[in-house]
Amino acid sequence: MNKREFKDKVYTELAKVAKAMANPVRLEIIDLLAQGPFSVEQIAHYTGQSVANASQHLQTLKNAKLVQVTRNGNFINYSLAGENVFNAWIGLRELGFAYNAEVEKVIHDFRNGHNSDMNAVDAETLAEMIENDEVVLLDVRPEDEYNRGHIHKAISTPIDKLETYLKKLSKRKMLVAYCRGPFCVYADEAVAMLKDKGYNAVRLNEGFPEWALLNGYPVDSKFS
Amino acid sequence: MNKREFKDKVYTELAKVAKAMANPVRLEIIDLLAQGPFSVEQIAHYTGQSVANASQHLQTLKNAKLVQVTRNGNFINYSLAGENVFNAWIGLRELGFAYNAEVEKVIHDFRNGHNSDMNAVDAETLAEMIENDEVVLLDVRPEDEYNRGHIHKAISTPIDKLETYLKKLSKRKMLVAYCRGPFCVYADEAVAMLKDKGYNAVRLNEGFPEWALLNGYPVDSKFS
DNA sequence: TAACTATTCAATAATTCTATTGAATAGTTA
DNA sequence: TAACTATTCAATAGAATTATTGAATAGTTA
Repeated sequence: MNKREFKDKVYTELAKVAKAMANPVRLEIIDLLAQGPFSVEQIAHYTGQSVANASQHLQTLKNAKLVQVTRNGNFINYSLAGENVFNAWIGLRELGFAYNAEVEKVIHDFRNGHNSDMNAVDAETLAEMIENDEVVLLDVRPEDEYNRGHIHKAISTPIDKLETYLKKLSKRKMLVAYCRGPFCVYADEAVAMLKDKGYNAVRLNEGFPEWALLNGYPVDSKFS
Repeated sequence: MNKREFKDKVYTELAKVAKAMANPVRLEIIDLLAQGPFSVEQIAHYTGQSVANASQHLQTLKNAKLVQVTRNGNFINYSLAGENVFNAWIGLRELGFAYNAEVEKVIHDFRNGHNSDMNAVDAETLAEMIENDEVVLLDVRPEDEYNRGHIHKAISTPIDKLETYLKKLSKRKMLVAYCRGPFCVYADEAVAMLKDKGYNAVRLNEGFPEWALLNGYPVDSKFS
């Protein structure tokens, strides 16, 4: 094997990994699987795809070793192959944020539409607020995602049942809602609704996996 | 804009960035540009592409905002758009290393062919060796890359002129060669040649940009 | 074993990507 | 201004990718 053949092989192999990430549906799947394992049907549902199409994309991700498979009864569950997959996804996401004005613009426009653009708090600030007991932290993801792991001291208030929790929340305390990540809109919806009802609410600008894996802040988890 | 439209737009924009990286030639270009700016002709030469083809790939990278352009006389120089591009590339590379056995195998096989598989040292170890003055550090990249920036205390011994430097090197000291990165083979060639002539030589398992940007170890640079 | 269920496969047409070739362009030097 | 040079553009054919549809499969439950 000469120099050129060697380089061709190495970069071709790495390009295969990049190709597996080079599709919007698959990126959304990766972002979703950062929460934990999901069945094909769940993945199809959350990403708005047909089951066959979701399955096809999952095969692509599996072949590139980005996801792994476990069986649970009738269901096949997919999850990220490891922390490096999340890291690569974050690297890509940060790159998109930094140099592609289009990405920021879309987010900005969307949040403006929800009157929540200025209502985001970063992880560091939130950590301080928790420390000082200044905040009630709301995990607005579906309950089973909360059960797998959540930010320490957060309470589960899934977005579609949030209204039933309202009476337990104080209008004097600051409420911080978080969900799956910066592109997850449950938190935006929660903030919009809470403010509408007269509560003090902001969202965390990222989500659970960033809190846990990037920042290493405390979590409550089944596994710890 | 509803939820689904918002997500589609965000993930589609990020997929564009991933698509720009999803090609072996473009990954090799990114890896090369991590050394600093190069002209189209140089890029074509180092990657073994036609000028027209290299230019086309550079347009793709430019449209995705991964590279930027400066003009210098008759030449147009391309360089990475920023540190986030390097970070994303490293994220991808580490992912390939970790889960894609094929990548490791190719590297292993190639280095075995050069009898140098076991002759690599990592950055931390090298930093200690430098500290203790146990080592002579050889930058075997082309001289102009050395001039742009190199590891502190390294001397320039470009691979194609390495033989002329031999008489100045001691057989009693350990020699460590480095080049552009883990896939750069100049360092392997240097180690093979040096050992053949009876010197003690190993390569650094990564290259200059990793040393400088990832590990933050000391460098000598035009700009610092 | 039979029925059932979640998932995968296969075929297809539309779209996108890629390397090659040779011509066109923009900027520099004389 | 004219000649020159580095780079880009345009056209093309072959290859790869994608969503859709409906059928096939493997594993589970009764």
